[in-house]
Amino acid sequence: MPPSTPADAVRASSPTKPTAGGEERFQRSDLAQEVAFLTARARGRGNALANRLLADLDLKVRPFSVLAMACSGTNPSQRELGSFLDLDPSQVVALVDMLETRGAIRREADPRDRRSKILVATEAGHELYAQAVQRTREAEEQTLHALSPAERDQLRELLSRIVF
Amino acid sequence: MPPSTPADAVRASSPTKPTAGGEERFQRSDLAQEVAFLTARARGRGNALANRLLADLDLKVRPFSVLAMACSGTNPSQRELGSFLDLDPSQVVALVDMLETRGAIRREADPRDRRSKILVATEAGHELYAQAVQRTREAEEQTLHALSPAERDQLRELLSRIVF
DNA sequence: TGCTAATATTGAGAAAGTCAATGATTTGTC
DNA sequence: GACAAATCATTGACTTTCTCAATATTAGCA
Repeated sequence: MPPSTPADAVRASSPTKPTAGGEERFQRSDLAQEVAFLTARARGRGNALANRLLADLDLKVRPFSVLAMACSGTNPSQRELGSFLDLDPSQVVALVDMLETRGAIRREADPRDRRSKILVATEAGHELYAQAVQRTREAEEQTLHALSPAERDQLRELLSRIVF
Repeated sequence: MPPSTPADAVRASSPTKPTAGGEERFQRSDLAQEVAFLTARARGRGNALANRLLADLDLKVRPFSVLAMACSGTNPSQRELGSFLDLDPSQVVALVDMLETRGAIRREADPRDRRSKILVATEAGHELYAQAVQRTREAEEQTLHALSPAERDQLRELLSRIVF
């Protein structure tokens, strides 16, 4: 995927020529110190990159996440998946429908509760996931290129503690 | 604001009663180790919380961010603001229109380029921002309550390095 | 048994993101 | 200095995503 805006294109194409002053000017603003701002930016750019790399598999990160859960061996119900991924139940059915139509996952009966349906990956789903994981690993590699391995672990650990 | 989904309500209301098994079951999944997943979750929940706390000012985090930039003293043009906040130019005009109608910011002529317009906060805008910052500080406090001050700085620093 | 709550699903409507076209203006080149 | 190409803000169309309420089925409970 090409840079999303002309402005991005400018900045991406010539790091040596700060875009009419560059954005370093804003890095000291109060906003730029807020963790909320930093996480928003990180997720926005990480998402865009991952979507680009997943495009040749006809996947985006949202369906990829659902597939990953179905491949995890944890047998989540749709509602468990929904709360884990912060998705509305109606979004879950849309995503599951798509992946099921594609033959990547299956809805199975929950033996403990006939209202709920459990998600499992098919053979093809596991293969698709294997392909997709390579892409997302590459995306993470690029996203975190400025950090050492130890720092990456540290970041993971800190983020885990604030979201769980 | 009440919890956004019935599932959230369940989890939020009784941390002692893990929702039919709880989500700890999924915390060891591959997905939960991905920084992309963690940042998405962090930004999603942080955003929701901040929006809740800003609601009484009739603000959301997006317009708040624009206001913050206008109050920063850096006099950004609309396009600079757009690339800093990862917003499409058309989204910028909508946000700026709204805040200008509200009397919080003004578009001023750019002496160096008559095509571009510079954003500055009005008196009322600065007052609104002062109110809003209290809310977002509180949101950050709640979001990061599990981290020590040193760890919060560390998180900020690591995130800064991956997004700038 | 009957009452309340939870699950998946549908569908409507609002919000957010994407993209192309345009007028005014600037920049680069001859 | 003139001309072509690029940039900025803006508009409008369009798609995707989010949010909510309503519903049928099933569980759990008194």
